[in-house]
Amino acid sequence: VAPRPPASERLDRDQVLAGALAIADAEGLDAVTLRRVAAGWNVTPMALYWHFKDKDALLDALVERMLAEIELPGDGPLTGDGPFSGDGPFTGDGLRAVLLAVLRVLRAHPALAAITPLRIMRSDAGIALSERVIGTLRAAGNSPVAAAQLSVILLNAVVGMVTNQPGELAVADRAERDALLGAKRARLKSLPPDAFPNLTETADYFLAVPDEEDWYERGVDFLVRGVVRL
Amino acid sequence: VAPRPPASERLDRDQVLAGALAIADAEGLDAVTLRRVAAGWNVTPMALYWHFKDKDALLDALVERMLAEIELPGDGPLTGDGPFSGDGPFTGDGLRAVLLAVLRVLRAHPALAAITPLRIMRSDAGIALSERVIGTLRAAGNSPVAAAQLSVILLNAVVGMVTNQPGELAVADRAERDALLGAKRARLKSLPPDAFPNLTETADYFLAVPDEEDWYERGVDFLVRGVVRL
DNA sequence: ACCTGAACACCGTTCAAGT
DNA sequence: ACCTGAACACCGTTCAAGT
Repeated sequence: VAPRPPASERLDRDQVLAGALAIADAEGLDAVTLRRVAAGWNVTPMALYWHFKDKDALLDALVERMLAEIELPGDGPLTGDGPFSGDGPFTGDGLRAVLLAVLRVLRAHPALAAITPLRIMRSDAGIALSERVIGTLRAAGNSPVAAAQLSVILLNAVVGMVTNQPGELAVADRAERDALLGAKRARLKSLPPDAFPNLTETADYFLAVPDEEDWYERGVDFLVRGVVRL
Repeated sequence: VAPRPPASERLDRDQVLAGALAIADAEGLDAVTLRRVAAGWNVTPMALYWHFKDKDALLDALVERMLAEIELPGDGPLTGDGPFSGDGPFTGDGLRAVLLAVLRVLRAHPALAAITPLRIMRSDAGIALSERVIGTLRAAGNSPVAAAQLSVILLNAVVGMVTNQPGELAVADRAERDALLGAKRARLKSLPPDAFPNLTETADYFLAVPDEEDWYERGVDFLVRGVVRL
């Protein structure tokens, strides 16, 4: 997937990240090893240590790169519950738009989504995102403590919608994904309906999502509903 | 931490799990290696392969053991929104009680919490828990699809409350936990207040939680609030 | 049935050395 | 400044062999 230029050229930090991102998207996070990333540029693994302190720093940069793709709404003209609109009734439209913008890029990089929550505050893009979410929550009438906590919960929740989306299994590659799904299906299908009436009724929804857009719409609706005060 | 009996005795599957759980609780999930677990019983790493298919199966069993500790309320006398109380108004008290019961054991094993969401359906205890949560959500008037999805979101959210609890960093051990927290503090404290008014106002809440009980109460309140229909 | 020994194919990381 | 070579200390896992 990654291009292999001659080793004569110098290593470019951004290109390295782009290559690592491609590997993560295509084969999952486990495939992102220093040796593998280095091989994409015909370079030894130790070459990476000049550009990144260690593997953790590379993953931080990877998440930063992803979060930077987010196009926060209202950075242009202010609409809905903007960051500075303390006045007016809180409808949740502003928050909804922000969460949907985050989901757009998380869904494009499900493997990276899994390692984002702990890394949000380690990047400029993540900090800008948090500032925005907290602002929206403050505008909704939440105290500083409450707004801070809710921002953590909300961002964790949208990440979870991606990483826990039934049938997705963003962590593994195709082969073991099918194996894991098969085992899950076998287990759920073997449950006695009298002991597990609710789970047998909904078993299919844990194996695959009937409509992806419904999945994300309903999830965001739930989250926004919890924030809106009446 | 784990006792070291003479190698003369046979390996007991439950004891192995108890030892692994102790390691995870004390030093984090990274410390749980097959070599380390085996060393606790003066046995070679390969001995574990007779008791567990592979490391993933051991982790599954570990999560199962933890989830089995959950004491679901109303398994005795039915109170609140029990699993079979389709009648009566939904107050959310039943759901709240279940989530708090889950949080009680997750908080005791924060390192394991991180790997639970994907493994819930691989254990009897996790399946029983899901059945219960789905039932409560169905009783609240949700459709089968909605109930299934909300159960995933809710369980993921309570896990996130533990793993993302500011100042906790359940993943790492003490030494690097302090290092990571220090870096986070330095970054947040250096933010210009005019560009990040909301984040600078709440920076302290991202470094440590003022009151742990408040943290979990508020989180559960938020989740239950999203479920309750008016 | 239950465990060991030896080996394999990987990891991330350090450190001196090259250019 | 930027990268290599060689080595270290780990991983999970396989497989034949022991008792």
